Amino acid sequence: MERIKFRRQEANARERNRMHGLNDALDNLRKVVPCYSKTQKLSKIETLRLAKNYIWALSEILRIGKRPDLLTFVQNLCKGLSQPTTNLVAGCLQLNARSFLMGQAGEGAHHTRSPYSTFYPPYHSPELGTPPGHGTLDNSKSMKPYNYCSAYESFYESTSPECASPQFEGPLSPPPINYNGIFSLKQEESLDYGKNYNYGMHYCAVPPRGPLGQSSMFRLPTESHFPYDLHLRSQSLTMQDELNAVFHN
DNA sequence: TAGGCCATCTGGTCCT
DNA sequence: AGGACCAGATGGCCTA
Repeated sequence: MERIKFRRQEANARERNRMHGLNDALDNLRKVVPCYSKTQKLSKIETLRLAKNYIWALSEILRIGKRPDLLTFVQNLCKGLSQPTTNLVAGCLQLNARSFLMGQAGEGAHHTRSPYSTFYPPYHSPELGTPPGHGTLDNSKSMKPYNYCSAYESFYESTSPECASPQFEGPLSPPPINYNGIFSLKQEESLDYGKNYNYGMHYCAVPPRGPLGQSSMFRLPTESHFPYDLHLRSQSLTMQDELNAVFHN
């Protein structure tokens, strides 16, 4: 009996170590998928789903050879994910949107492209350069070996986890897109996850804060005396026009 | 309070 | 025989 008990304890210890190893591997995976956060960890199942979607989305970019629009990319990332995880992904993008705007404003730059175009991997990263043909790849000339770090940096405006992990430390934020009070991403039905999650996502409008007014998708801190109201408003409207085509079709 | 997530224990199965 | 792997059971913690 003593021997059986001892062997059971040994087996339990090995099983614990094995599960710890599995969890360590999952933690490493969390660091290389979008929206890594030490404070708001993705669950195991959501980590795997997001990783699968992320791999698939990046593979599609490589296969097609041109960047998708942001909504398509986000939709692909969020397929089958729970609403909280989708909110987290959206929250990450919101932070990037804000930093993007601040950066643009700081430079006083004018640009014609949509503000959210900076989120796309990897074709306009400084390392890879912008390919000719407005985002389409000329494989014979400019296609470089896919650089994971560059793609990650381009998309998240930070270094990749292999270099230094981007972090989204804040609490769950509302999604970046508040459109007429409701933001809805239509998700495809999935046999894998269909039983577990409600795919429809309905985000409540966030009371307007800061200088951007009711229709703005970008929320800035109220204490921010942001001097580029008109410029941002036009950017915001440009994006709204693009969103209009999607959500009001 | 219900449901989701997690860690741990446990017994079964497979492999070396 | 012993270790790795797996899945079910259980209880704790947290949140809506």
